[in-house]
Amino acid sequence: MNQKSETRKEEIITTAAKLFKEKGYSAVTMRDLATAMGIKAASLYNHINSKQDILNTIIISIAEAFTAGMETIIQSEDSSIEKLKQIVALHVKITSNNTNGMASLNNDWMHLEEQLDYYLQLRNDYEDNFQVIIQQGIVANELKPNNPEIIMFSMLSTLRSLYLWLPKKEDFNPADLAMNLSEILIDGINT
Amino acid sequence: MNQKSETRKEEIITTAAKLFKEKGYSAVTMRDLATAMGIKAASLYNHINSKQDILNTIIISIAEAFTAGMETIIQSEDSSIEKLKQIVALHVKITSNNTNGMASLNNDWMHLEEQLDYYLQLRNDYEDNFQVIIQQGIVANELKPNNPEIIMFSMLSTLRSLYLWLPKKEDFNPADLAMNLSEILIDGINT
DNA sequence: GTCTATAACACGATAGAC
DNA sequence: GTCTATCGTGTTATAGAC
Repeated sequence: MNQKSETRKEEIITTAAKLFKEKGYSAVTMRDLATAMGIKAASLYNHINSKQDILNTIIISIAEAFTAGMETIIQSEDSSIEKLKQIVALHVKITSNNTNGMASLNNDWMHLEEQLDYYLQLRNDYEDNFQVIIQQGIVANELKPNNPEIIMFSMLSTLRSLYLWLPKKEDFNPADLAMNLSEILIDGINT
Repeated sequence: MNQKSETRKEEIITTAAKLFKEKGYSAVTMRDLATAMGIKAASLYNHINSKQDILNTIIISIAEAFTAGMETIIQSEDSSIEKLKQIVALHVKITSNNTNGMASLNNDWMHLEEQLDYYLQLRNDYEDNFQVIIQQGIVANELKPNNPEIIMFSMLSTLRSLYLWLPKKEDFNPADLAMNLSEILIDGINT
């Protein structure tokens, strides 16, 4: 595959991610995607193998980026609170790099076929690592002895919803947002 | 329509909501729904008008419950923090009453047709009221002067994800969970 | 109230011309 | 690399028997 073909393939995947965000994987047809690309549906198949392959590419690449980021964080010697701040920054970074793809990761993962089990494994490992960090924070008396599951659920819900919210803030600074968000999630909102 | 027919209709809607949660509105076919009900697809149309009508019924009834709950909260004389706690309790209550329907409200609202504008109006009004409560809390010095939008985004993300999390906690007490969640969202998690 | 049969159309994907 | 034409199947929904 030459470079021009690779570029066209990436263009298709980017366009697909945008459409998947708007209507979801199942509601987007290959004809929709072709129209958005300015070509006919049959022409898409010169660049991609199937609709399912597009979804695979979008979701797995992001899931692996999260896995790699988490690996770095757990291997550091920082405090638990510092690690939680790094997780917040990781979500802000990955989401701002691929807002549309994050929508597929969050909402269309169940439509994966061959790669479904692999995705679920990555997600479970990620959540396990997240919870270990919280538990270590409680043991070290950095965090209140709240239910670790509820803490992770609350943080992860906010971080996973970033894809809905970032596009509305066109002129945001990732570092500032990550700091602001960490403050709210960790220190709370009351005076 | 007699009572038996009404009951059957409700049964179809309940079953549909469960399937919509698993695969999304677009990926669930009338044949899937019929199979889950133990009948043939054509028989569904003796009880409901269309697939779209099922989605309308699921989403709009929940959206109106949120609107009614918010009306009560904003009319009270309580402090802003007390109002925020009431919002948390409202989400826990509605979500625990209809976990599957909440999935459609969150993920399939864009597939509404005639009622899309009405839904968006209810959602915008809800978010406006939510933000006013936060702003009043900042003015009254009950809340830190953080960005009200980020505060609402963070709280609402967690509350809107409850439908994913509640079913895993089979033996939960709504009042306890609401209190626990309010604590984390309002007071933060650090010592 | 459920069935069989089917209308009318949309879907993902392929074949082969240019 | 894109096109036209088309295959085989799946889709929502209706008609009419029982």
